[in-house]
Amino acid sequence: MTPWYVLTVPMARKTGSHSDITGPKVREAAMRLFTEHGYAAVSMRQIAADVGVQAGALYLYTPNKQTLLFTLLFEQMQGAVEAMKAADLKGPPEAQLEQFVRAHLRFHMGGESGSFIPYTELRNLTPANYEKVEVMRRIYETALEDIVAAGARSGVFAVEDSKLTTLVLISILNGVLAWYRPGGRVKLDTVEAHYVDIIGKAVRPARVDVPAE
Amino acid sequence: MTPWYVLTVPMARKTGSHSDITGPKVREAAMRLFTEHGYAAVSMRQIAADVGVQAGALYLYTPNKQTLLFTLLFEQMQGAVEAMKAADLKGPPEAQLEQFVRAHLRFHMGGESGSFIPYTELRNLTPANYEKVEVMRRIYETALEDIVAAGARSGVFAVEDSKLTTLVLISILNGVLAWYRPGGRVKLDTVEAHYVDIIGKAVRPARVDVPAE
DNA sequence: GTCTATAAACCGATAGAC
DNA sequence: GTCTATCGGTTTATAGAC
Repeated sequence: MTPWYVLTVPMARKTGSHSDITGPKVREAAMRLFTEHGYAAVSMRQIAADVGVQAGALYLYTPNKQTLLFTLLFEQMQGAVEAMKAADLKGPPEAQLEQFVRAHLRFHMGGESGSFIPYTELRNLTPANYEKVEVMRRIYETALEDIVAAGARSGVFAVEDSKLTTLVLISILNGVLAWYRPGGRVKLDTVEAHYVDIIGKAVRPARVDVPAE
Repeated sequence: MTPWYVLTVPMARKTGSHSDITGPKVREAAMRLFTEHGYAAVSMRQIAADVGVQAGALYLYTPNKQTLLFTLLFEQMQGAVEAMKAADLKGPPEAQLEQFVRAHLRFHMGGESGSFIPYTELRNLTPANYEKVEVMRRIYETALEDIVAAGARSGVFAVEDSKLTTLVLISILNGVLAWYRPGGRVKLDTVEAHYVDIIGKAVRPARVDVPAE
């Protein structure tokens, strides 16, 4: 402890003091690196190097690596739910489905950099953290399932098992990650149109060669 | 070197000597663990524990961890190409596409345990190994692209960009991994029928309300 | 707020006994 | 063919200087 008679004056900070800017940078770097290489393959040192600080400094912004992943995944899922609610789906099931597809793709692929951690990273969460994210995921997918079920009831969709179809549709939508890269040769609008078309046709009844009635 | 006068007799092997059985077990364990947790998250010690040997013993069956992943991915891709060729696709594009979908799903999901390492693990290969697997992948996907292109030419498929559509179809097919578990409540036959239906409708022209001609 | 240094655990891979 | 023991390197996370 410094004795009272030793005058202490505010020192010029030797190294940068950038709490407000470093925090977001840590999250952006982690999101990008986790997405690209996977949680297990990325070290805290790599994240730190990407941000431009030493590894120890990261622990001012997250208590540990696991919490960093959890926070990113939870807020991503939360954001998807909010985007879906903000889309304010209305109209017949066919229209609602199209709005859902567009909202999903725009939220998940809209960022300029890889701004979407794939669902497969959920396996790296502790059981307790997984459960919390799962709650949000259930809310999100139930919204889609409701649309599918409504369309199945009214007959505009040819769907036997709404739950199964919903899982398939989600997997199709997330499959975009396997080939689409923001800023690549294919524009987001094209992707959107493509998936609205494909998913629309997938749930609607097959073309009938002999017109009924 | 042992001198000629020292008699050597075949010794009773103290510990198990199971080269013929341990080899496959190592590959099965690695395949299952890589699929479930991802390459980077699985240690050689975990694989060894799953097989029932000590970590050092694994190196009798693979020179290193990277080669283990490479071998599994390369042979998987090779198997897919062979299964596709064995399917002997024939008939009009619509029929060929259905055969391709069925062959793909049966090959990749047919095993009783998780017998399909997802394509995302390709990112864990060294560049040299990646290139070798990529050669096989290109052969496989080109076969699908040929079918799509033929259907587009003849007009039975409503496809603008055959290359793009092929990527989307592959991602849809591989998306099965995201929700389907062999031995679960959904039977493989159901999955097959579902995807034949969805993919067929996705590439065919949309339903026309006013019959042409 | 960031750095350096370090603790404790774990990693891939090898050597040598049996 | 397998085990035990171990090397050298890396990991997450913390302590303390500045």
